[in-house]
Amino acid sequence: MWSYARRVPKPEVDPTVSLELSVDRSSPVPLYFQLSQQLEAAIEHGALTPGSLLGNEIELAARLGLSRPTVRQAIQSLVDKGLLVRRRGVGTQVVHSQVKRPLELSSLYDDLEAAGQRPATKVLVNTVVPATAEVAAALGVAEDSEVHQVERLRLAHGEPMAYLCNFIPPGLLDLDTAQLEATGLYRMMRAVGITLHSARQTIGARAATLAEAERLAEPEGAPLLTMQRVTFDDTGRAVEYGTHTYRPSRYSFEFQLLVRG
Amino acid sequence: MWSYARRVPKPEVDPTVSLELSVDRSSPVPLYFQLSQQLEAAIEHGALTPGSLLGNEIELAARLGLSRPTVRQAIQSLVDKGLLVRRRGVGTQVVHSQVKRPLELSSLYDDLEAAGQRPATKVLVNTVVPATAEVAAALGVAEDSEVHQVERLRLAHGEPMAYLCNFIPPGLLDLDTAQLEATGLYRMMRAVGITLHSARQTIGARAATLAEAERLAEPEGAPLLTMQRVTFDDTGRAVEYGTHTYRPSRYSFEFQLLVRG
DNA sequence: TCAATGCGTATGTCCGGACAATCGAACTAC
DNA sequence: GTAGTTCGATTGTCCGGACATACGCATTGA
Repeated sequence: MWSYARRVPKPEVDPTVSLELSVDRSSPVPLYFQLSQQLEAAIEHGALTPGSLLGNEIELAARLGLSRPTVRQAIQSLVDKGLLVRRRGVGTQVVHSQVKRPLELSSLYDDLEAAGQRPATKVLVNTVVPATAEVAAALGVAEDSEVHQVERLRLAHGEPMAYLCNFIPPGLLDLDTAQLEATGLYRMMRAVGITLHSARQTIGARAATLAEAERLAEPEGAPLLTMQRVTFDDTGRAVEYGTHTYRPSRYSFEFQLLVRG
Repeated sequence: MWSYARRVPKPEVDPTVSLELSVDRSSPVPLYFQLSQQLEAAIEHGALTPGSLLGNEIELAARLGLSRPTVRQAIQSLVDKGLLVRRRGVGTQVVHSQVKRPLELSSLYDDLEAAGQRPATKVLVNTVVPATAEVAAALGVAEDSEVHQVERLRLAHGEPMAYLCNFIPPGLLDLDTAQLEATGLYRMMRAVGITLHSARQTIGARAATLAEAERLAEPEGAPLLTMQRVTFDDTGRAVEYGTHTYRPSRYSFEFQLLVRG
């Protein structure tokens, strides 16, 4: 029963690669981090080819004048990123690429900018409203208490791409309309010292209502991609609740998943 | 400019919680893993309430008769899962809940089963076909080379939920139709020793074609949720390419994201 | 009253070593 | 020739300690 899988992983193991590595002990940057960055750069740059062995940890540590735990910490961080695979009794090898980056807690603004498009934002609504039951539950505030509401239209190349409706608890952020149009909501949060921690997302689809269709320049009933998200900071507070709709012809969610080891 | 965010994180720090913890040194289960599981269970169970401090590592290590690195390894694994947050000079505290589980590389079958629904599968097609350019590129095989094709209909409560079309490289798996109907594709892969490593996914939406609509008992032109996925094992081989369509009224993607620290 | 300073505390980083578990390949025996 | 065994190589786990760094708080000073 094991024969199928056992037979195929051919011993196509590239020889161990010798690499120029060095660390700066006078730098405030942790040694393991310096090492992991150099290794990551070498992988990205192609100096470490997929499948190649990294050489055993003990010798690597000796070569760099580091201890084995430090080297292990560097390697482990890259394993967690999905760039390396460890095999007991064999060694550590570079994963056969295709790995770009795992799914991050990214904003649409960052996504678009990374794709080379300069996103434009049009703020439609920027006001304070009493929280509905749905919003209150998501943000963990009292019903009918005041929350900020922001509605935005995100454009690329002059075409509407997404309609974003967000609710933000009061007192967190100075929601300046000009700033909202110049950057993304997440950046504004990070800029005032909020440490984003996690988010709960739901991605679905539905037919566009008349109002939605008009906003996105689509016909009524057209399929829309929807996303709802509650974002939490590291203290556990909900810092944002959003309901977004995307034009599926212009945008889709693309990401990399890693199995949890 | 920092005032907004700085002022809000009130010192609502719950007192340190004392907990019954113990490890079994005769067990083959690693000590750090025993500890992390107990801590996770305590959080899940409510013994460790959100916001409560975990007590310093040194004392915890002493209390358990473990070394500090071992305790740190246990704690770190829970930090990586998003359950705990470390603060230098403060301590380690339980994240303010809402955290269920991060996005995993899960199959629809597992998702449904976890939701308490007993999924049913109907295999529509189970054959071998020459790879189209699209399939060949995704799986990294030669065009027109033979690949397995499996088309399945996934049902819950007798209603169709999703239509799954998958391509699998030859020689990997024994694609028994009965087995495909009894379990999921990922389980079959794991059962023959394939170690799943990562997947590249794209989630979008579109209007149903006539054929798609009929298969899913939807009207033509109805919005569908779509997902394409290429899955890789730890040797970097592509082991599966799939094109799935879901009924958005019956299924949506729901998951938790963590920021990469 | 408010800002600057110092101190205790907890995590962050790093070291050097030890033994166990596992994989692959060479070797041996049948 | 084939199956089983042994053995070297490499990572996995764990220990005990040391010093650095950052945060919160109390104290001090203007």
